[in-house]
Amino acid sequence: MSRTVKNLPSDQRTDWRFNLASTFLRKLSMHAPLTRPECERLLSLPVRSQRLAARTLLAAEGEQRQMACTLLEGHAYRYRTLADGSRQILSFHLPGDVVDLGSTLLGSADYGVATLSPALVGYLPHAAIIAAMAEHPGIARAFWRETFVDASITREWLLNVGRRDAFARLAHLLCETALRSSAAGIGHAGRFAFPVTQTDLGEATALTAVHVNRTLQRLRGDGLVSIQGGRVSIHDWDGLVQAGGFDRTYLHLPATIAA
Amino acid sequence: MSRTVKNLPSDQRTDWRFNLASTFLRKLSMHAPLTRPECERLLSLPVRSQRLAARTLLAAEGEQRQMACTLLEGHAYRYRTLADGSRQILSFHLPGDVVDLGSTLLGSADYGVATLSPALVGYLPHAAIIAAMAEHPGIARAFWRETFVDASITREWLLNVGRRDAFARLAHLLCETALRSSAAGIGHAGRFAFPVTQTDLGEATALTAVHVNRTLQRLRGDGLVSIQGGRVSIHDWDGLVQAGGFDRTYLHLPATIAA
DNA sequence: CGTTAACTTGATAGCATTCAACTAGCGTGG
DNA sequence: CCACGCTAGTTGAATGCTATCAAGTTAACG
Repeated sequence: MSRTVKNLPSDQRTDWRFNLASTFLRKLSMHAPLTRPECERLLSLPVRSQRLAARTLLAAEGEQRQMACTLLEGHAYRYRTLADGSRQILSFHLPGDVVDLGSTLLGSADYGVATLSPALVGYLPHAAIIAAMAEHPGIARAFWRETFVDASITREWLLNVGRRDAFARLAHLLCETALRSSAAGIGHAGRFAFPVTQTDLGEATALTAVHVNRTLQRLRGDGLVSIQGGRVSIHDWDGLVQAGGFDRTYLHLPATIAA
Repeated sequence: MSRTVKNLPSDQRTDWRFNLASTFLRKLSMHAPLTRPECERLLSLPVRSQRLAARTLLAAEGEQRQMACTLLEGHAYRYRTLADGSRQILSFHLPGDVVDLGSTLLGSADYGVATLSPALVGYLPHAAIIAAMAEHPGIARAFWRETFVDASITREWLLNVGRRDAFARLAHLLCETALRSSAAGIGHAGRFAFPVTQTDLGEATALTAVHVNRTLQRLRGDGLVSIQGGRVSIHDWDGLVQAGGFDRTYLHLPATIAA
């Protein structure tokens, strides 16, 4: 894939476009490799990029959009807010993820998206995505597949919140994030960035920040994981997997990806 | 659409193929109408149909499949089971739904699917779906859109289980099912079939059957809804919507669909 | 009319919430 | 340079929503 980038006209080999290849393209081609023309077609999309500060709103709940947004650097999350002010975080996002692909066909995302850390994002016009998919079946399949994996992760979260207790719930979330970080090419050997507060973890797992705090202490006390300064350190991967009842199948990652 | 069916060669106008048009095609073309050739292409898919009894396994968790399965009659649900035996129902399905579309690209569904009632299902070979999508961009978009809506509903369930109490959770589920039943062309005017036990409702909402029972009594006592013999009667739609904090946006239904 | 699944009801228990206060870290500005 | 203020994290006590346990009732069905 890096070869593809090197072969691009030099005026396109800008920083963020290289980034587009190493995140967005990397992820789309992870399962079924894209052909050379498909890669080039994707890299020539009229993408505009933007740097955003941490804790910045990327898309408001229900907002109409003309472009989908892909993360090139940094972390983000999707959320929904209830009338009483309570929030549910629906997913966390890493570089390579298209955070609101659904807006391409639905017009708007029915959730909000915000950054966790300073981030670099790329905007992909809906029309350009649809055109690229119509021209290249491989591109269409790659996007569709991403959509399925995204849905699969959401179902796992539903299972997590519905059926696991606080301890298993947090362990599971950390297992998932470890593997996905590894697949995204960030983090290594049981240590990765995850710039969330305990309040965020609570909003993601449907627990209060207070209870997250106590449970995190127990996870650390049991020698499984610790979180400090927005970084997760996994001390006992097998133990964490067992504590969370974690089975990576639902992530649909290549077998070569390890924590 | 019914016109399309009438124009088919008479040897194809079998019972279940007519059914395919009035459920599957109806749903796929609900948002953006499919062209005549697209409809005919879909109706000429090599579909095989099968009648199943209530409470029959349609696909086991993780099972490899060569075909996707669409509901033509009856109700079904997706679920996941945990090691300790507890189950989470991930979604309920009505006629027209493709219950395991994701298996088309992922090879297997990471959840199980079973019928709630006697059902008629149609099997769509993965290869045929992919071929039809490659030939007709409109078909590709219709399937992709279905995938987004399905994911949107799952996110709403995550929000439901994560943030709403038992009362609101059940109210919300019933609102959703009422609208979707109406969109599927079954049920009318606040009365529709929903052949679930209270145990099922508990597995869907992450509550125990006992608590579902008490909460259902309260919903009936408040004059909002009642369930009897696998049928839901809505007595106060506005009240139910308010109780569930229900906002239909996430279902992405045409405005013409009403409860 | 016997058997089983679904539903109902009451009492008790527990995981997580809520409320409240306190500590630590960090950037800002006087 | 340190006070100030704000956010994140921590700890303790009390409350509560829902689970669990147990038993009884109704409904469905052969």
